[in-house]
Amino acid sequence: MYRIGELASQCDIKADTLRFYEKHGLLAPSSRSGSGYRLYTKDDASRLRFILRAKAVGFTLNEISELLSIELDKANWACADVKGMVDNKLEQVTAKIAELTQFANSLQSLSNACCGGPDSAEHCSILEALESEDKQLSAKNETSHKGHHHAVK
Amino acid sequence: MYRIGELASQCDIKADTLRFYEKHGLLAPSSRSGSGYRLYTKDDASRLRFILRAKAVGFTLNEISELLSIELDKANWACADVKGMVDNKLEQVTAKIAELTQFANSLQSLSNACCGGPDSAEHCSILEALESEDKQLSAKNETSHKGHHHAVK
DNA sequence: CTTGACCTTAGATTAAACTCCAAGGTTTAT
DNA sequence: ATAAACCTTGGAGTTTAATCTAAGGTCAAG
Repeated sequence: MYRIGELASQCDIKADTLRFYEKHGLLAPSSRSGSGYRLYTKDDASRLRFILRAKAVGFTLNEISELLSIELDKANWACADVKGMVDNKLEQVTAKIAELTQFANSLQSLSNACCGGPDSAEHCSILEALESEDKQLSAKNETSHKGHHHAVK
Repeated sequence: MYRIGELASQCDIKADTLRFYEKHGLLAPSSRSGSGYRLYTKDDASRLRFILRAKAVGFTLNEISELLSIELDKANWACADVKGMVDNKLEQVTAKIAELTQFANSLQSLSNACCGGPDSAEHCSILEALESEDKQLSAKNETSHKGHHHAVK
């Protein structure tokens, strides 16, 4: 059993943040001490680490509680529903990985374009590296237009 | 040359957002029309797409302008500095990809743990899937503790 | 038996990133 | 030449995710 401050410092967040997460239904301590102190179990800590990982990776707290509600509520869901929601999130994550990889490529060509020596960077064609990377992308996107299409009036 | 609304709808954002980015030094139009309308070039659009990709991937606008300032200012930097900053960002991106991959693994084991049938999800051991994934992680983190260590007083 | 580090609550404040509004100027199409 | 659909500015309002404040209760050590 951890008290709020212990769990917080363990996970490098503030106690306030844990109270905030509790208020917003993301993580409640499994129990309270006689005097009302929050007591968190190892499972609670586990759940918190899941939340923090999800957050680090760009999910909003709302998206995270959606994900977690699946688990809280699982008796009231059909297996197929649960699998559907999870697979849906998984798709988002996969898309995010693809975007990140693309981004890493941009940065890599930026780095490669730069000699790394002591001279002025004026002649490092960084912008060109970015642009060429971007051109590859838009060329790809012209043929297969992903995402929700918006009206162009 | 695009006007603000054109560029905005092209990139699925609001004109307001472009004005906001301009105010915060991320992207200014290359020119203005006689009557003061913002006029964006293809390079501006390129830069915008870079910003949006960076944002999608979890960088803050501050981090993004740091990255972009490298390019704006390149005559005043040594090649080595530029390469250093870019490689630093590249490390962050790589770390983010690792986290995302871990997260995708969590979700995948969640999905695998679920039969996907029409019955109640009560017996899908989703929490257990998350926990076991998390235990693997914390086991790994105990030996090699990455990140800034905080005082535990 | 008090000091200091913890904890409780409710509510105010902050920061980032938009998002909207009002009042007016510009373009284009009919 | 006038309506619709753009654009301009400055400034106010919103949302998300904390973070801080005030006023007080708890607990282990000396």
